Amino acid sequence: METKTTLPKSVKNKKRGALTGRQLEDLVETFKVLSDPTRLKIAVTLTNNELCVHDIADATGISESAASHQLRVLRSLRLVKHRRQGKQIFYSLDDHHIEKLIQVATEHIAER
Amino acid sequence: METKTTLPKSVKNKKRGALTGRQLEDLVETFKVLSDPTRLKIAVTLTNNELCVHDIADATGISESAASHQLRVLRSLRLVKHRRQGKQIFYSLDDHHIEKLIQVATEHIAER
DNA sequence: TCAATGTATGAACAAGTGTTCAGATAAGCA
DNA sequence: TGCTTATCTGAACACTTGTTCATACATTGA
Repeated sequence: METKTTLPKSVKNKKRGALTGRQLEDLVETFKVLSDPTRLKIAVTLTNNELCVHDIADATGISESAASHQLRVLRSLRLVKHRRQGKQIFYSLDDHHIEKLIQVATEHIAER
Repeated sequence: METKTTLPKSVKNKKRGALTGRQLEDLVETFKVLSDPTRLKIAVTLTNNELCVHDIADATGISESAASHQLRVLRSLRLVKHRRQGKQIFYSLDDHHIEKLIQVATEHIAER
């Protein structure tokens, strides 16, 4: 991304769309977290389900290590929450917007 | 993404979530196209606007070449449509779901 | 047809990202 | 305390991706 003028970002971002740089970054991060097949599988799997890492790995067909890595990403962006019960940690969706995003995107691919 | 069993994908994907492999790929692609700052800027800029490449580049602060490259990506996924008028080509959003996705994601980042 | 403008394209590079593998914690139980 | 199970973590690797630069194509008007 290269600038063509000497305008500071704060000015240019207000030209259209009314999105601050911070908002744009956060939006990008939100879409990015769902743009990986492993993470999306996990998100879909956790819709209406509370599962431990082993079950998540089993249900999605990925290794437990890979699942753990991606769950940390999902956790850091507050897409999933976790609850420890003994040795196990149960994960579930932490935001109804996630299901909504998946739903709208599903409608999109169905209609195009 | 590695398998841990000998189950074919078609079986494993039906365990939970009821998403086919094709649907998952399309969903991933949809989120991925919005997970790049340049493309997201363009999408936001084109909300309620029909603009030519030069204006898109100007409004988003990216080079015309970069804009053109990304517009092709957006076009290939049917997120934008184009209309030629003389030497200029005007782009606009081709799917109301895109605005909806941006809206829901914006709500998400505002509440977390 | 030639020049000028608007847009598209290909190659190459830099940067980012997800997986695997090995090993490290953490909790429960004998 | 040890042992086992469940999960996490770091490093390394292969792979993907977006940008830039130079160039090509397309349309219009002289």
